[in-house]
Amino acid sequence: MKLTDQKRMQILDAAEELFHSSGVEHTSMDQLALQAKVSKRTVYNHFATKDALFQAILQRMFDKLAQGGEVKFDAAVPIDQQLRRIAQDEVALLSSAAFLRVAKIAIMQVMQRPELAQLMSDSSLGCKRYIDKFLVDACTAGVLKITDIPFAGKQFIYQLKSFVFYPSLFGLEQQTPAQQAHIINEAIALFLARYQAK
Amino acid sequence: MKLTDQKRMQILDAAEELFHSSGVEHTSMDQLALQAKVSKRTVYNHFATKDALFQAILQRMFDKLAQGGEVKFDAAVPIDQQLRRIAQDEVALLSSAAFLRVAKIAIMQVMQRPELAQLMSDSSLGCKRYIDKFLVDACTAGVLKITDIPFAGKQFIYQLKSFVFYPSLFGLEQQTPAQQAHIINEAIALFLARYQAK
DNA sequence: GCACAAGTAAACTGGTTAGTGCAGTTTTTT
DNA sequence: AAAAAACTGCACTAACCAGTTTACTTGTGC
Repeated sequence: MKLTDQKRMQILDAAEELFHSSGVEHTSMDQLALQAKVSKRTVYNHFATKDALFQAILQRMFDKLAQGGEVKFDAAVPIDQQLRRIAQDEVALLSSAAFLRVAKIAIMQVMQRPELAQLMSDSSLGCKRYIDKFLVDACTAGVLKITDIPFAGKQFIYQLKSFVFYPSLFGLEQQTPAQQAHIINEAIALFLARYQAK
Repeated sequence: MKLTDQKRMQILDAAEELFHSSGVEHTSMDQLALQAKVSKRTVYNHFATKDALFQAILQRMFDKLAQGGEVKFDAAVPIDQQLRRIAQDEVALLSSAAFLRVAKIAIMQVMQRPELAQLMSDSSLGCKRYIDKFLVDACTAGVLKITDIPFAGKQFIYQLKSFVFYPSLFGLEQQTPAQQAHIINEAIALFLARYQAK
């Protein structure tokens, strides 16, 4: 690998680490250069400003997370099993270190500079990408009975987010895999109690 | 009112305003004194350090919010009506400007300095104070059937928080009263579908 | 009305930080 | 091997900011 790409990666890695642990504001470019084992001047040769570096970090982290499988509705499989697949994928994402990092950095910035807010709502990660389609298909097949599908989808996702994502984000607690399984089971039970076609 | 109390209030009001709109870090003590129409020295006569001022702000805001009625279970009233009362109170709190302010300021600080995390989990506001007791009573009366009561209480509150609180916190959208009513109705429908005793 | 508590403006201290300029070294390309 | 591109270390600027000092004025209680 070329030296210059190597250095660029060192800078991005260091920035990801420091922005996450200390916050963007509290990370000085001198610290950053030190951690990246690169001269400060080199940092500025790659990124014109601190803000440009910040943008590049967000972009790189989003790209890392953008991949991820889609669960397609299959009438031959019990609905609770399919929902469990979706929920398990989502919980794995929401509790992954990579996702928590980008979320923390992004949310801190958004709260400080509200003009960046749509940055967050625009970005579609995880099951948010396909859950509406899944629910439509399940309704069409007569397995579920939902009047407001986007709303019901949010209800399902928000269950997972509330129990798994926000507590981790605010540094309150992490869940054990057993707790995660319980959260998933209860979210599905709640959802099916309301929306399963009888 | 004595001049000194007047000045103190001006300082706290200015700090609340600026800490909210610009963040604690981005608010300088010079700006703050200007906005409060008070000399900078006077700020320091009332509050030894910026951090002391920040603590005082949080305390004042919490005190403002601490009051709020408790809904007690009443076997003579339909359960959905009672849950609606609880949800309405909670949504009113979660979407109030006062609550959003203190939450935003507190959360920004917590995310920057994770050692303050228990500050948030300790503080019990809104229906979190009494919902467990309410659910226990409802189960005892045979109206609801819940195995894990604290978990179920969280499921209910989290519905409201997810739809009302977080979107406002991140500056994404505000709900109209009609939308709020819809959110409340659906949260209750979801909850009762799962937990109402048959 | 006097004494003291509180407020004021402005300059200052000491520290931090984003970003630049430069002279010299190493790596890559041709 | 020579030219170009990238990296390095270090000193520098210009700005910002928490908190202090000083010399002075205004409000309050007795």
